Amino acid sequence: MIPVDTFDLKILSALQDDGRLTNQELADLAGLSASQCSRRRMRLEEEKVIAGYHADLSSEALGFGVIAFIQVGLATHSPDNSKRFRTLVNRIDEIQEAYSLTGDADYVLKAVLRDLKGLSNLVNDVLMPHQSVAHVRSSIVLDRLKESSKLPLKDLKAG
Amino acid sequence: MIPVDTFDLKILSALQDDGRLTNQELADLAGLSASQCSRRRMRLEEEKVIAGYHADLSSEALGFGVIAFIQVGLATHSPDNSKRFRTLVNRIDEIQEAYSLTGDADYVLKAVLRDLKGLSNLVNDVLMPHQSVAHVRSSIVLDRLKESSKLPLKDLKAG
DNA sequence: TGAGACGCGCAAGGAGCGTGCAAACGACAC
DNA sequence: GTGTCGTTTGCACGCTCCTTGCGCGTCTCA
Repeated sequence: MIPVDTFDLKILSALQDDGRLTNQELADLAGLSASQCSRRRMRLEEEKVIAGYHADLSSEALGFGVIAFIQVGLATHSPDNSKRFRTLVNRIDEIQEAYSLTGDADYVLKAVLRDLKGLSNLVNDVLMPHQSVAHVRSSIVLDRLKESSKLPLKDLKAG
Repeated sequence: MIPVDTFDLKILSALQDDGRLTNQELADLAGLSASQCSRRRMRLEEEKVIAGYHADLSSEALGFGVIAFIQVGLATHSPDNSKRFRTLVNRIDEIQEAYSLTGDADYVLKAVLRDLKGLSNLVNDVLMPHQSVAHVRSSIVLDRLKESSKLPLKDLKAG
């Protein structure tokens, strides 16, 4: 865990909201000079506290109409089989997130697709037939209440 | 759905990977001049195809050790009760994503927490006692295979 | 008390940004 | 074929923004 003070937290929080903030804008928000913000930002990038910057694209504007959560059970739990499944998941760009979980299913995937045909294709033609997979259950997202990847920095005390 | 050509797709794809790319770098990647990339980027921002830019922070480096998926069933399905629940969800920064789904549960939440105590607090002291909530089941993430919010732009034909 | 380390703001040189402008291109009508 | 209009492009220029060097103030510890 990397030491981070109140200034860093302000900078991180601001960049989480707007990743293209100017050093001067950052300076105004954090109560520092622009040069100092530049230096701190560079340090946070080098330490990989800031992992990267990404544009957030509108799925609606680009015609991705379906989001689905897919629960997957593996055929066997051998290391080889897990590895096969992970390779498969990595290859599929429609899968944005993939986790192994405690509880019923072995894995949960979150996928973004143009339409239900795309989901059907993913589930029935790609996942189901794969040798590593035993069963699949998908749930379609009806409504998005919230969708971000912001960390709750306010939970942090400056260290 | 907004018209987007091959140049736009290259720009969007590049900015999805690195949101702080320079117009000149964008120009090299897309095969255009820097000024033209600037103009196109501004257009895409105005049209809200680009919804924003965000720094991606390392949860490990910042000491967030627990990710959990929480399935929630509402007490009743009245509009009032849904609204109460949505307000609750919006207030809680630890909840990054929240969706209503087809299938068993009414809602799925994804939460990021410092430790299991934080999860226990969220589930037992915040969600469970809330009047809108009937039952809660949480699954802890054991492993992250993939975690991004990149759209599969290669699925798109330039229009 | 003094020396070293650290973090700060300022200033300057260089890089990047966006607007104006004229040329190139494509579509369409005649 | 040819003329016209609208769109898109690259280039140039003025302006903003970025980063690095420098000197100053503060804190720590011997």
